Amino acid sequence: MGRGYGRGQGRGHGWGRQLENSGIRPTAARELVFSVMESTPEHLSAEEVLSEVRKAEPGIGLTTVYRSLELLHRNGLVRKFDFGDGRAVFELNDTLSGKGPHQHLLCRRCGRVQDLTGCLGETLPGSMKECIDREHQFTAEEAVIRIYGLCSDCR
Amino acid sequence: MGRGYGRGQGRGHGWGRQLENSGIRPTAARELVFSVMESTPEHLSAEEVLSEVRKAEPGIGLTTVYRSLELLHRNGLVRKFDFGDGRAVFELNDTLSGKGPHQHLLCRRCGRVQDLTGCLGETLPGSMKECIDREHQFTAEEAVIRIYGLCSDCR
DNA sequence: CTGATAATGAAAATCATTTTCATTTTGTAC
DNA sequence: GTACAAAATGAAAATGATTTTCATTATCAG
Repeated sequence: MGRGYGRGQGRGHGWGRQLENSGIRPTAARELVFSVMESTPEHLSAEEVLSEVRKAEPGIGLTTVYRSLELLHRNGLVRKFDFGDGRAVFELNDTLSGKGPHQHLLCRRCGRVQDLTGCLGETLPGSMKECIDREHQFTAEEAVIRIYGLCSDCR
Repeated sequence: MGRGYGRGQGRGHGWGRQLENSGIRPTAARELVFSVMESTPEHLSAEEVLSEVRKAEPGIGLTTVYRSLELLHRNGLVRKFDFGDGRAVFELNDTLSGKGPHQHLLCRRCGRVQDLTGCLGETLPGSMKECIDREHQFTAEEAVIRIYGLCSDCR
């Protein structure tokens, strides 16, 4: 590995447990990345995660951040989005964050991204799954929705 | 410009008109790109558009295809998507294609992309716009929806 | 037809993400 | 603990889609 950095920020946060339960080998770097995701309410790009992570441990490399985020994503701990600016952003999954299912509202004028809860926020109501199944013989599992328009400041 | 290629494929298709009406200066290259989009039922990547366009006019460059697609997109003639494989794909807008509003179903196993009409296919019903406005003070204009799951062949 | 302006193509530049590979950790067996 | 095989890490190089640069060519008004 890199240089070796201590575990768990002092208090025994139990991140290792969280990762282990997801079938991820809990290394120091992964725990750091996960703890950053856990303590960030919004979405972050890989570069942003890197700079957060480096506040605790300067030795970490961008490659490892990418690999950790990808791993967390594949195991369902973080969501991964593309808001159209050519880079991926990540955020803690809705269950872990306690925010509940949500989608995103993107302002076409100022670029602000806000969470959409309620309305279309619920991911794919059962009635819709049935409709999609009936009309297209497709088993719908997850919906990713982006709604473009004007935010309260820009309209 | 490039080398100069004849107009309109023989019959006077009226592409120039279509582009002009959209405020786009109708050049030969743009008409070719637009005609390819018009005659393609599915979505195409820039490279795919290029190779289609080059069947009629080998001299066209990739840069011009990118610029034309971007222009058509900014003027609402084509939609632009990212299906998560790191490249953009384009398709004629729903009004011009006559397909009516639609979204996409993506199979997580084989990668197939199919159109979703009906159900969530309608882009943002009025009731939803109102809800989003009421709860978030956001003027919703367009929804982009991708639904992941298993297609009929893969489940 | 002529000139001013916009469009084009080729090549170089960007930029986010991935791959390669030598080195360091991890978890486990002793 | 100590030693080891397997997995993880970091730096640097590679990739690949998209953009930019710039000299050349087409377009359109007059």
